[in-house]
Amino acid sequence: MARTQATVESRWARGGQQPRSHATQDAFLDAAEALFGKHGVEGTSVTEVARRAERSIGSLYHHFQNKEMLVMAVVDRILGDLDRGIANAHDAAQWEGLSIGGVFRRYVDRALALDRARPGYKRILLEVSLSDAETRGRYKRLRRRLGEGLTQRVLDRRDEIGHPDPETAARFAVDQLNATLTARLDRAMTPTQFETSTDAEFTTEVIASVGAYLALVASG
Amino acid sequence: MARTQATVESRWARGGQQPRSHATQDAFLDAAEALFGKHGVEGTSVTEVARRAERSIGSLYHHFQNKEMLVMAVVDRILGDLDRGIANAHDAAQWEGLSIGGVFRRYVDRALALDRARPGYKRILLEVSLSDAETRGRYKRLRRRLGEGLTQRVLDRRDEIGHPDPETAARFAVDQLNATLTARLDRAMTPTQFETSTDAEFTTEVIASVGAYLALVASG
DNA sequence: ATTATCTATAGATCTATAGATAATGC
DNA sequence: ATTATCTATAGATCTATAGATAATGC
Repeated sequence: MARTQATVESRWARGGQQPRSHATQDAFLDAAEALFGKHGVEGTSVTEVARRAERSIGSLYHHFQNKEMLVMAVVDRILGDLDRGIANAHDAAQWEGLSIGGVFRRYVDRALALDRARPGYKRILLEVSLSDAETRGRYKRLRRRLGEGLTQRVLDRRDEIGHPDPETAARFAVDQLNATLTARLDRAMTPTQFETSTDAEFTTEVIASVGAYLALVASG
Repeated sequence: MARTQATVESRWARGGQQPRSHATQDAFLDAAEALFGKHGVEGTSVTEVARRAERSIGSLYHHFQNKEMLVMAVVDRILGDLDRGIANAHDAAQWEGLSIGGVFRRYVDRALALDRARPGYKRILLEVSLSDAETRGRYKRLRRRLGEGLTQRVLDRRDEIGHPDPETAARFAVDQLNATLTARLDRAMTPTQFETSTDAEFTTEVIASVGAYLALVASG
């Protein structure tokens, strides 16, 4: 998922007439996203954002009415990109030929890759969600869609599931997988049984674990 | 779990000679905890803390060297209380006569009650954990001990589990329960299948759900 | 005499703006 | 002529301290 070009004339950013506006707004958004992700939104001053973007503070305020608009523009770009990523993943063709294990593996790989490519995006969304109901709602719907999509792809392969109620088993497996991923990505916090060092090890373990749960159901 | 009296002469707070120091330090800690939990640590000024504590800013700085010491004193009090709560829960006698379902119910009830009694404590621990490794470590160990304790109590009743590998089943059930609880308590965020309104409804549903998973294993 | 509290404020940010200067496009 | 950028700074915080005043305990 690549960062999008700033939508000039958006709800948050001033509409720019000259092409260099694009570059400048992107520079501000990139700088802001990096700093917000590392030190939090409240922990980052607009002066620091301008310095990192190698632009002046005056220029920042030319493009964004105030700090809040800058924050919302950053959030909007992240959510938009996630949105497109999920819509893209919904295309069933992408998952063809994969077993349930393969589906999980690709899902986990992508989640980890996203986290590496965009460090701190979760922190930003969580912090802003605390005070902004709209962001909270959008982020929530997005996560729900993600979970439902994965469940659907598992159920597309329900013959691999031995359980009398494959719907329930699939939902549990997906919930469990997401919870474990969240725990891993929330880094700092939740202690789980999956605190191994490398991503590769983690992926192997979590797939094996969820796989065992499903196999366990299949052979139960 | 009641709030502890401030440990006068602690690592964070100045040692008080007069009894009124106790009351004042507690007033500051109570005010700080309430405000930090509601608006975040960075989102709360020491002036606001003093105002809420109905004390002067000068008095605050008489007791705490700087804002960071106040923050750490708040964190320390929360972690200490949680620590005692968990140590207390480890006493097996408290859980005697309960089935696995009963154990889960009491566990969930307590977790929900704690969250109501001390709103915002998680937010404080999470925010401070982001920048302070010691807090992060202490909070993590605490959560691990909590999970292991619950797993142990489930395994004390392993004859209720039909699964060939009760250890695995118990760990999965506990992880699942904790993940669901976290989702519920993190409020804002994670969408799950358990987004019902009242605590009573939630408790019933989550117990039924984990119960079904275990029964499912037992009857599988 | 010592400890605790208060008022007032210094000094360091941080957000936001004013106004001058530079670049762009008709 | 319009748009974008920069420098400089006003004005609003916010943390922390100085120094005066009040309460406490030997």
